Amino acid sequence: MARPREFDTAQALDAAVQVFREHGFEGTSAAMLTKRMRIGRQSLYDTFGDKWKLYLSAVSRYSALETSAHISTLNSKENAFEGIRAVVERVVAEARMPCLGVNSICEFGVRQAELSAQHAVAAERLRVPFVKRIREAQLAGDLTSELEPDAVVDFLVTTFSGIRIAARGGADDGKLRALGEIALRALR
Amino acid sequence: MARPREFDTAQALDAAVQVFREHGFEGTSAAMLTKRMRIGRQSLYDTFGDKWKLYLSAVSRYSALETSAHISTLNSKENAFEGIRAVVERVVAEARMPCLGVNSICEFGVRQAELSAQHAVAAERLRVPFVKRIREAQLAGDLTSELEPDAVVDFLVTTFSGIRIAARGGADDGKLRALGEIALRALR
DNA sequence: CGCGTTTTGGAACGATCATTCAACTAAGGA
DNA sequence: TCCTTAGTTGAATGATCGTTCCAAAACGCG
Repeated sequence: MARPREFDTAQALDAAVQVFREHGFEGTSAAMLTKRMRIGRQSLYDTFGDKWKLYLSAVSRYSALETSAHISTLNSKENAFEGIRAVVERVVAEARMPCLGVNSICEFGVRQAELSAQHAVAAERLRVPFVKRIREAQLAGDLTSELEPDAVVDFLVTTFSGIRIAARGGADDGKLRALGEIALRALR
Repeated sequence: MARPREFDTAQALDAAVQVFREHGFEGTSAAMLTKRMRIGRQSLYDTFGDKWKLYLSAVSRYSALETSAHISTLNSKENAFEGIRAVVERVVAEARMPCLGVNSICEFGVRQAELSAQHAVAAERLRVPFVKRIREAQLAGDLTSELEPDAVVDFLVTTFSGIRIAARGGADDGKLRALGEIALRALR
């Protein structure tokens, strides 16, 4: 064999995620990427193809990690409603950092099919366990049974986007927390 | 005197608003602007300064129009709660078109002071009449009195952002309408 | 008509962009 | 030591970017 990789691909990708989160696709240059990823220009192209492919990889990785984090938070509590509340609180706590999912939707809408497909995958992966816990909470009487679980998921996800936008716009933590509270209130 | 303006400044600015709504600041080129605004390259720079100044003007105009539309919809009904519902329905109906406010916050966060200042102005202008009608609806018993009117406004605005993101991500009208419904439900 | 002004568009500027080529260095295994 | 692969780096590509200069054309008014 020959010389081994000196950088960790996953680690470099994580760094790329950070840059794209903060500056979006158009607002990010190759120079910004190589600097933060701590790899050479050529290594970037060799390893990730081009800027767009790297962006797709970054969104994919971000979505996967974020979805996993949501799900494990959701299931971290015995009580279903408390699990749901924990997810809301997590979103509030992390809202200071821009969300790559929200950003990419804002930037490209549904113009890029590959991007939309990734969002759809992540949304679906999140929906299943969420619906399960919502049913659970409804049976326990902690959530109203007047609403379809699917509609509740949609509403929660929408609220998350809203909270993230509010945070990006400079809202303070108290306000974000209050927003989460009112959202939960809607589902009682 | 001499040769008069051949284009309407306000009209040209409206066209710029459309382009920026769809493609954001970074994603918009001067060529795209002059084409849609139907003015010469030089006229753009003579009239609006440069691309960034034009963007600020566009955001300003958009915010002013959007805020006015919100307020007049809010006051278009005798009943306060119906006025609030009308605003929600308006947001749902127009959500297919990207919101320049949401987009600019997504793209720049709070990095550009002039931009943040404009958002703050629009938010404040919207808040006053909203709080008034929320109080009204609370007194009429159509809205819960458990929540501070200010918190209710924040929640509604946040929901609007969320709905707009959902729409930009491809959600269908039925889903958007349902989101609005649940949001109103939270305030009862 | 011609003066003053506006609008337009071609040409060009320098900057930056993403991307590639090529030469060079570095490291492990044979 | 040599080969192979990985990595870095400088130079260069061609494109596009925002922006300015300039000259020609268009128009209203005296």
